[in-house]
Amino acid sequence: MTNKEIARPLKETAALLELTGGNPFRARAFANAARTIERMDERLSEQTDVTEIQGIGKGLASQIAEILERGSFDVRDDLLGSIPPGIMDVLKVKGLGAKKARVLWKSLGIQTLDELEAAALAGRIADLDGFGARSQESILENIVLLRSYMGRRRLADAAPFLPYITSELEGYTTRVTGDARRHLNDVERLDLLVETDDGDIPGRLMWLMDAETGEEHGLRWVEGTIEGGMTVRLTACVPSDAGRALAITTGPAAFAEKLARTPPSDSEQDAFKEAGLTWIDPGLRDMDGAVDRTDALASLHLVTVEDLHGCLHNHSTYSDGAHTLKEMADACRSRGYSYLGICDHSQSLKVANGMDVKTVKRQQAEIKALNEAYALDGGPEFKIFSGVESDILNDGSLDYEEEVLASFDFIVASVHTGFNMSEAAATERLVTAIKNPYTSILGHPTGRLILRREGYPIDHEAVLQACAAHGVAIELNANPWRLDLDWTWVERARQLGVPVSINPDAHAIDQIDLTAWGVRAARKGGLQVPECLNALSLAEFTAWIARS
DNA sequence: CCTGGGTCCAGGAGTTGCTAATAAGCAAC
Repeated sequence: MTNKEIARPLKETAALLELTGGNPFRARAFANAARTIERMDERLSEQTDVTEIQGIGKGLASQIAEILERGSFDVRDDLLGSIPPGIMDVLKVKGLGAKKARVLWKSLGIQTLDELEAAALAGRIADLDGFGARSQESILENIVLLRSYMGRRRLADAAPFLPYITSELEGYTTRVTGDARRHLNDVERLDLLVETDDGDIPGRLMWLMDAETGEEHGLRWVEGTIEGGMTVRLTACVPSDAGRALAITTGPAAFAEKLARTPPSDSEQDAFKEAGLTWIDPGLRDMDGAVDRTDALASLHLVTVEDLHGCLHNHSTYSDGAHTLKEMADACRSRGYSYLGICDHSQSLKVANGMDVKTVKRQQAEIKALNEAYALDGGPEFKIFSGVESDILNDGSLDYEEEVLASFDFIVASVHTGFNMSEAAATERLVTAIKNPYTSILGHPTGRLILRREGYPIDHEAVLQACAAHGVAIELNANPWRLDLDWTWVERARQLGVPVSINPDAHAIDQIDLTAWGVRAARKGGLQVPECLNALSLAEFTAWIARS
């Protein structure tokens, strides 16, 4: 069980206590403990003496033990049982926290998302204390968004179900197909192709809950849910047609329709040939007009994790990271990278312990000392670059005086505040930051969180044009919650010659490996090795940041 | 619920700014 999974029920309990009008300090204690556990570098287990952690005493210790044992604890279960279940959905509406949800519940009896919507539509919310016409309107807007997220999962949250599904299908040859094989950002269900003797669905495959069957392109499927609420579709095929069936079920529709008209084949490559297409990487099949240009797409030399030499945009204990600078650097080096860009938060972002100028100097001194040690220790070539994730302030300026900005090797500029700007204002803000001569990389360009937050609206074309004009790279933030720049804009970045930097934005050692999600997204947009900033060698990257 | 001194109970809250309200809740990593 990860620390995050332990923290979740604690966090939820804090909200439940607020919602039910419990002692606010008690709620705060749960929230504090959750945050502390989330931020710890050491993973909690039954053996950990959690009472040694500041903010966790006897009570929380026994509750954490309960979570480790069964994923929940009595206090949480009792609280959950004491409220109408739909209120947890109301809490997910952006702009509504426990306090406001409680007011809605107690004064208007709102217990579900539907009731909330009805009350807002009837104009009954605007009159409540603490609410107004604007918040009533924003509730309606955010319900629409929330509904569009429901039933979907970020790919990284869906993928962990795969080992369980394949273990249930032991004895069958199975392959992941569908949206997950094409590496979409988020999926509604997981698709697997299962080879069976006769192409029919044997009874063994009917273990899915609420199973329904059907047929598509002549292939029979069974669809249902598994524990955890994940929707799964198993499509059956005979082994001699497995290649064609894989191509059809992988999709998208334009490919499926063409491939469905080809004769059976056990090879996906051959099936493509029969359809008059050249085989391409599944991720590429969503690109604009992909089905009409498979020849060109097949010739792309897509970037892989192994092509990356640098790991840029990472955090350490100098701001809100869990591991020290040296721990992060050693972890990067042991993964075979030859350079690390450390980019802790800048001074304005207090919530992430952003670095004041003194801290910056201290970090730069440590970087210098570590680099000297790395140069002498006889190990593989390795260098730490002194960077910063500078906040882009409201007016588009960076977060330090010029002399401090000049002291960094490179700068990732990102927006973390004021997400409610108009598209014109947000674009202008980014373009101003891009024009700043100290900006090297534009970080997570829209600020979106997949299935959670839309981010600020931007004119991608104008932003990419500005990057091209000012020699600024654009980040493809590899965190599976972000994947921002979205893959749909990678091709335009390539056309304009804007380097794409695949950055894990790691706040702990194991998050360095999130890079793989970014690489999948980059490949989906056709990114090739020379077009990827951190595929540059150490010498090339050194030259890149030194360019005028 | 935790901490800390009063060893049972008082007093407590990662910070700051925005939003949309007219005081306080929410969101940013």
